[in-house]
Amino acid sequence: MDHTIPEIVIGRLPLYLRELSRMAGESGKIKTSSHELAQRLGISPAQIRKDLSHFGEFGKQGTGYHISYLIERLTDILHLNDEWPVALVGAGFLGQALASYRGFQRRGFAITCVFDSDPAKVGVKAGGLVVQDAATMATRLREAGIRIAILAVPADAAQATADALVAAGVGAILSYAPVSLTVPPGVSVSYSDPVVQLQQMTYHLSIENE
Amino acid sequence: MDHTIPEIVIGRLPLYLRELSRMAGESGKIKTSSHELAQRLGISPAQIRKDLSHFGEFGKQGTGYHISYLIERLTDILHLNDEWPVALVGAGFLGQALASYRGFQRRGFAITCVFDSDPAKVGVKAGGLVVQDAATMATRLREAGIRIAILAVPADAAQATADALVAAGVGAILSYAPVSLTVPPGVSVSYSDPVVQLQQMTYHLSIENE
DNA sequence: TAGATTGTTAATCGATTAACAATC
DNA sequence: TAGATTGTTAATCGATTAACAATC
Repeated sequence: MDHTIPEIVIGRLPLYLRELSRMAGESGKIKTSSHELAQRLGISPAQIRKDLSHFGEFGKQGTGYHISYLIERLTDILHLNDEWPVALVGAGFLGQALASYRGFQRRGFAITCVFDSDPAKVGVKAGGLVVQDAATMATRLREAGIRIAILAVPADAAQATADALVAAGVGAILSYAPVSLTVPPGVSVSYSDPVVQLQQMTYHLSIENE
Repeated sequence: MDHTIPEIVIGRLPLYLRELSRMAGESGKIKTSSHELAQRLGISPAQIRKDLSHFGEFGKQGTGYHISYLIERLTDILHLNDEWPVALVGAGFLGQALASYRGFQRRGFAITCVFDSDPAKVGVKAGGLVVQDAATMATRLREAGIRIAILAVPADAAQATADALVAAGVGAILSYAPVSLTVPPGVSVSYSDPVVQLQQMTYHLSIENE
């Protein structure tokens, strides 16, 4: 029921949760099936059942899954019962956009502090928070017990910032910097680089079709 | 030398390209090896050699790879020789940040038009461009021959916008909307949802350790 | 030459899918 | 009951890695 679940399976659970939450918002919708969920996500029903089977039995033969119950279980599995405080490092255009994003709260996260090393940015507002000096970061993170950080700093500053975050007790980093980071075992890193994603898609765009 | 390369391989090529470009910027650095590149990316050397072998032979036994030559070849393979014009749909906080991002140009892309359906946003500036009415989108995209779009609209508008983009000839969509999109075969979609990434990482954050 | 590193093959490892008994 | 759908097993499929001959 646990024994090192494949990471690729863990990666799909948030997608299941997201789609189930969407279903829960559709009036009169109480139950679903692996088939329906799979169809909406563009994957196979067998994969959904297999993925869930790593964690227990959440459905009923003949009737499928109770949406709100499955949401509860996924929320448990992913440790989303309480809101996670998140530190945002970097208050440039992207940092500002992330600080202003209304979508975190509803899904288990809240940016509670923003840092930048640029004196021109320290003291300005970002999504209702005052940008703090990155030099005070370690202290603040320790005080607040923050375990998750979003990295929105320039590529050249990313590794040093990641090192500082890890040293301050952060165990999960979502990085928007276009560089590969090195972190100690036990620390999770997830990347978002729009150009990498676009470049993968251009492979499929022949120069002259359409 | 071609025969449907696995998508997971295609997805790593932009990472190789990114790291190689980084190496190229390090003074005196001319050559590299699968071992060095792998180390910097945190993957195995064998995987890099295997991935590249799908496309040809780009290295030399005993000496490795010439960095600038490998960059050229990857640039060819990914169709990044010419700059791709990109449409951005949605001029909210995130859209503004993307429109202002300086990192596209250098890596093969340029946002050349921005659309929004909100009359309050039409006419304002986004990264040096004037936001245009989304109602005119299809015409503009056809005129400009745009094949790539970035979706930064609310979840509820995402599918309809994607449909409109595809109808206008777009073949690659990078979506920041937190929903799964349905597109016809031959159209590529790539997703970016920070919450999904954070939720995957919280699985590994036990509630009470550290 | 000796050392290094490629490209490739075969072996291993892991993930997905098909199928079906169980059962609601 | 008949129909539907689960959870699970076994089979298939695909990706990664180890190993090494070739060769710079």
